[in-house]
Amino acid sequence: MLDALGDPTRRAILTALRRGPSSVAALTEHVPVSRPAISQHLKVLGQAGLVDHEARGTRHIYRVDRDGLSSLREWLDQFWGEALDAYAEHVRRTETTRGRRQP
Amino acid sequence: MLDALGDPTRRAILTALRRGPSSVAALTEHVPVSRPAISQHLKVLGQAGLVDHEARGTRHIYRVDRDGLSSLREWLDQFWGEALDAYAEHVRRTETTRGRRQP
DNA sequence: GCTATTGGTTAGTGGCAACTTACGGTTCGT
DNA sequence: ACGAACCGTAAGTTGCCACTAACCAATAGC
Repeated sequence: MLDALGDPTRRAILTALRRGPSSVAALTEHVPVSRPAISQHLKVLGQAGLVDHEARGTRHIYRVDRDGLSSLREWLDQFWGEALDAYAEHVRRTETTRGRRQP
Repeated sequence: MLDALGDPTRRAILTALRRGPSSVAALTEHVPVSRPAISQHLKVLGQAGLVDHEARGTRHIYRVDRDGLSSLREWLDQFWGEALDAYAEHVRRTETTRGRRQP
């Protein structure tokens, strides 16, 4: 999932999709790469659960998948929480043993 | 910043640092790459504002930078909010013109 | 002062992934 | 039915980045 966000082009695609659902052809006007490249990136983003797509005739409409963003936020919150706890624990241990070192 | 999180090894380093501050040598026991590789990744993570370091004699103690995680969360929240708004707007427009298509 | 430990830097290489070109398939319009 | 539009996939190339090996600097300990 974070691998998908690691590529600047994919972030540009997501940024373009942030303004609302869009077809592949419409995305080419906002992202400076060829259409096949965009298709490949959309495939990666889809496998990562960050975008969803729906066929509308020959048009394929892509949109941001809110569940993907949600789980990304959960991951970040969990990481954030554990890091904070570990840091507090570290501070507590350091404070306890502070007297042993010379001030 | 998200480029820094795109690499699995860097995420492994962050995961190891999540348990508390650590020296470079200690990190090599949790991340299966050579020490120079870890140094390079730590440099990237530092430039991204995700880790902070402090020299303690010859030991260099690295830890997770909470400000970096904070700004990452802000970015995600902003993206999340705009995506939600755009989606709501899209739904509103679609609802308004729904009667034109055949049911 | 000498050696060992710790860690950052450089040079060089290999592999992967992002990109383009070319092609095939499906649907809309006439 | 035929051409056009829209899109995905396959094949091939190129550039970048993650990694290792070798080297250098700084501090701790004797």
